[in-house]
Amino acid sequence: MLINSLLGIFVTDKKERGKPSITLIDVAKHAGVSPMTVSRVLNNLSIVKSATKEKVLASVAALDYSPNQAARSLASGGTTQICLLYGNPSSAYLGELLVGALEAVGKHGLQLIVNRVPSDISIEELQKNLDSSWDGLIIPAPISDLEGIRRLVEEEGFPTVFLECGEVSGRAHDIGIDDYQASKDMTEYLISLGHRRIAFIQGPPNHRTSTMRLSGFHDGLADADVEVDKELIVEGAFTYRSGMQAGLNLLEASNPPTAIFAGNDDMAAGVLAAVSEKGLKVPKDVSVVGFDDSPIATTVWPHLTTIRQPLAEMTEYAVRLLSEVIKEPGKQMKKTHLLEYSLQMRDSACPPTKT
Amino acid sequence: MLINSLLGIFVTDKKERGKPSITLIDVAKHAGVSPMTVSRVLNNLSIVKSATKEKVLASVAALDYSPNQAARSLASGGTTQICLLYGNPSSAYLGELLVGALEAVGKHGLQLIVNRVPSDISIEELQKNLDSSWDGLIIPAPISDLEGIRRLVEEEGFPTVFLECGEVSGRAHDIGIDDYQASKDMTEYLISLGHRRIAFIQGPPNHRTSTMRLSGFHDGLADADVEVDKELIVEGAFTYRSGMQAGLNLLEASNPPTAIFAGNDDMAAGVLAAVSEKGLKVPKDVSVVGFDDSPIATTVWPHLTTIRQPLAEMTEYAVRLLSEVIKEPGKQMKKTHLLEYSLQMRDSACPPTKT
DNA sequence: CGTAATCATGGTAGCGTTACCAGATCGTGA
DNA sequence: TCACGATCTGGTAACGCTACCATGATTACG
Repeated sequence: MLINSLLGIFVTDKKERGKPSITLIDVAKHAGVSPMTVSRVLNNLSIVKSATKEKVLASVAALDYSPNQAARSLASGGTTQICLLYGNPSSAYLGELLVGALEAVGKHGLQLIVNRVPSDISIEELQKNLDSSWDGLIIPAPISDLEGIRRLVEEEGFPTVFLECGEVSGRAHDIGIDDYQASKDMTEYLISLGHRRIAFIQGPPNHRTSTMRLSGFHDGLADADVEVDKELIVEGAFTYRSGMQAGLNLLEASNPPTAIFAGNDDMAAGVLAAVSEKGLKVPKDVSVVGFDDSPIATTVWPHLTTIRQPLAEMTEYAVRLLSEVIKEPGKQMKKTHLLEYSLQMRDSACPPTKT
Repeated sequence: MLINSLLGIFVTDKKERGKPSITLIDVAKHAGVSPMTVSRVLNNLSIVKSATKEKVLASVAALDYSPNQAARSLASGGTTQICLLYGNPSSAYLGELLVGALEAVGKHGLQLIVNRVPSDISIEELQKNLDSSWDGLIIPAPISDLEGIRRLVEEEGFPTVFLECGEVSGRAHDIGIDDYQASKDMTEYLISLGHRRIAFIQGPPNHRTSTMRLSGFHDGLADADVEVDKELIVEGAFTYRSGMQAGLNLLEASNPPTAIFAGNDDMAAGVLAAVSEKGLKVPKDVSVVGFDDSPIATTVWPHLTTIRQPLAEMTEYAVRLLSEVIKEPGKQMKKTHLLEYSLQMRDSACPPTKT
C-alpha cells in the first residue's frame, strides 16, 4: 500500500499583500488587444500573429505580469497532477529531489503528489495503488530498478520519467547523467594523480548504473594504457557494509591498490572504514573516491572526492518534460536526457606515496 | 541572499478525471440551505445555528465533498503563504521536513515557499530577504541557532515556528521532542544493558539541544546511582570528525568506557570510525549510540542505536500551528510543543563484555 | 472584382468559492 | 399585540482566467 500525501502545487506570485495584482486584463489594455489574445499568447502560442504576440509579450514584461494559477486552474477545470514516488522519507536524496520538483511544478502550474512506496512492494500492489487521475509519474532510483516496473507504466499508459534508470521504452523517458563518461573522467583523474593500481568496486550488476560506471572505469584505464588487473575489480551491493567488506578484501591482497574507486558514496564510506581498520590513512596510504555526492560524502572524514549528480535539476527537468508530453501527447521527443555532472575534488584522493 | 523557489500548494481532490466534481452548491441543495450557509459552516463555524451546521456537515459527509482550493483562493483573493527555510538541499533532513510540510500545507489550503539560506548568511542579509508577503515562517535547526534570529523574527512580526530550538519568546513557537527525557531514556537503556562506564560526547554548548541531552545523560546516571566520571564527558561539534577525534581520545584513556553515547548520529558514526581504527569492534568491545536517527544511522555498519525524531510530524504540526495563529492572531496557545520520540534499538549496542 | 475559404481576434459565459449587504426569523419588552 | 434589536440566512457580484462561438480581417481563386 502506498503511504501518503496528495498535494497540489501552484505558484502564486508574491504580489504586495493587499495591493491588487496585475491581471491579464491589465496586460490586454496595455498591449491594446483583448484579454483572450493575451491568454492565447500565454498558452497556445500558435495561432496568434507573431507581431501581436510580441506586443503582448512586451506588455507582460513591462507590467511584470504573471498569471494567477488558482484562476487558471479554476477556469480550465482541474489541474494536471504529477506523482513523484519515493522510497524512504529519510532518504538522503529526497530533499533535493523535492526541491527541484516543487520549483518546476510551481512554475508550470501543476500539482505534485508525493507518494511513498515501501521498499518491499510488489508490482501488483503498486499497480493497485496507481491512481488513474494522475497525469504523469516520476520514478527515481531505486524504485526504478523494481523488476517489471517499466512494463507496468507502459501498460497503464502513464507518461513517465525515470531518473537514472538508463534504458527506457515506449512512451517513457529517462533523465540522468552520463555515468559512463563521469566514471571515465574520475578514472582519468586518478591516473592524472599518478595512480596505476586502481581498484573498482562495482554495484549490483543488475543496476544499469553499475555496469555503466564499470565500463567507464575500464575504458578510462584502457585509454591511458594502464593494464586492468581483474583482481582489482570486485563486486559490492551499493551499501556501506559491502563497501567495507570489499575494501578489506582489496587491502589484504598481496599487491594492494593505491587507489579505490567505489561505485557509489555509501560504499566509498565503507572503504574508508576498512582502510582505518587496517591501520592505514586516507588519502596518504590509499586514495578513495566515490560517486553520487550524497550527504555522506561530506559527513565522513576525510570528505570524499566524488561525482556530483544534479538531483534537483533532474526532477525539475522531469516535471518540465512531463508537462510538455501531457500537453502534446503526440510530440516526438528524445527518450534519454543527460544532464551535466561535476567532479568534486575533496580530501580523500591525492597522488600515491612513492614506495 | 536567499536562493530559491517560491511555491504554492493546494490540495485538489482526486476526483475521477472528467467527471464533474461535487460543489458546495450540491451540498447546499442536499442540505436544503443556501450555498453561503455551507461556505460559512466550512469557514466561520461561528454564526451558524448549530442545527443547521450539523445538517450541512452531514451532507458534506454524505456527498464526500471537499472544497476546491483553487476557487477558494481565487474568491478570497490570495492564499496564505508559509515559508520554510532550509540550509542545504542535500541535507539529510530536508526530505522528511518537506514531506510533512507538504502534506499539512495541502490539507489546510496554504501555500508553501521553500527557501534556501546559505549557512554563512548574516542576520542583516537574512532580514533583507524576508518577504513581507509571507504569513508565517518555519525555521528548523541549524538555522534556528543563528545568533539573533529570534530577535529578528520578533521584530519583523512574523508568526514563526522554530524546530528543535528550545526556548522561544514573544509570538514564536517551538516544536521539538523532549531532548532531556530522550537522552535520559537512552542512558537508562545503556545502564539496563549493564554498562557502568559510559562516556558522553556533547555537542557545541551554545546549542540548547546539546545541553539538554547532556543533562538527561547526567540525571540518567544519577538516578541509577552510577557515578559520573568527568573524564568521560567530552565536547564535540556535532560533526563526524569531531566525534571521531573524541572517540579516539576516549579510547586512549587509561580506563576507557564500555559504551559511548554521542550527542548526535554524525558524531556516533565518527566514533565508529575511531573504534575500528583502534582495532576494536562495535558493539563487542564498546557500544556506541547516537541521537537523531539521521540517514547515516542506517548507512554505517553496524546500524546505530539511536533516538528517532519525528521530523515529518514536526513540520506538519508546525504548519497546522501557523495556520491557526494566522487565522486568529490573538489566540493564546502553548509556546512549546513536544512530540513523541522513540528509541531505535539496532546493532551498535549490546551488554558489555565481561573483563 | 466578388465570393468563399482561411486566419486572427473579440465577446460572452462560466469555473467554485467568498464578501458584502439585504432580508428573514426569532425573542423580548412595552 | 407590535415594534425593535439580535441573530441567522439568502442573493448577488465579484475573483482571474479559459472554452466556446461569433465576428472581422485577410487571402485565394475563378
